[in-house]
Amino acid sequence: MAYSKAEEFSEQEIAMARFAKAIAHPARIAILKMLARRNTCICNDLVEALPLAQSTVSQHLAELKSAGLIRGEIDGPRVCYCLDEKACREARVFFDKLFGTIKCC
Amino acid sequence: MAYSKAEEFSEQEIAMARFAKAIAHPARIAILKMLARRNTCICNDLVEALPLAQSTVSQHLAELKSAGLIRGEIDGPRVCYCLDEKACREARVFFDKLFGTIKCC
DNA sequence: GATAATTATCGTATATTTGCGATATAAGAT
DNA sequence: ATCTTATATCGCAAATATACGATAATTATC
Repeated sequence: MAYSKAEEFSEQEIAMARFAKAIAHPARIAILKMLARRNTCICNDLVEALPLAQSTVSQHLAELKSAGLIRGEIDGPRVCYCLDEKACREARVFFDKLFGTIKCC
Repeated sequence: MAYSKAEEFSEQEIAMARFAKAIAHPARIAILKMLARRNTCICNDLVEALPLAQSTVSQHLAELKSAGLIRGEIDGPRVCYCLDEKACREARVFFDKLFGTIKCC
């Protein structure tokens, strides 16, 4: 968030911006969609499904993880990712609240 | 979206990432919240309410506008901003769909 | 017509994001 | 022990984002 003054805003605004930033890229949305579709976790499948290098996908996964939206569990030589139910619900509530009461001039 | 490969993703993913990016900053969330609270539009009030320079607020407003989430109407020497109902509803549907069906492993 | 108020834009500095290849790390298979 | 596979991390280059002050542009007001 380049040179940002995030400290000056409310906790809620900062938390919400963090979630939004995490999903502010088509690749990360594609990842979340794939994880939502299958309840069983995947891993290398994501790399094959996305038009990006392995290292880039790994970076996107790390960002989603650091935002708390997904979790990764080591399973032998691979890693299984899945949505973090609690965080996703929290994000949904945030967005609902923001866009829920719309009144235009 | 720095050096991005956005073209390779679906229209829906790109559109959703655009909305997410627009709200991926505490200041822009604060702006949307203020606009949602009052159905009458505001303008210079935003500058006074935010801990940012006038030019910076103007930039944030331009970003929200280019994402389609708000509209600005010139009213004499000032500009009144308000939420774009249609776009906000669309954004809400996107987020609901993404986080609606959560199944964890 | 000059002045004040409001907003947008320009220029610039700094930080972050995105992407990739190369390399490290870890675990299973031969 | 070596090789293969899967994943993460490092280092780099290029593009964006954030913020500000200075300045333009617009409109009321005097």
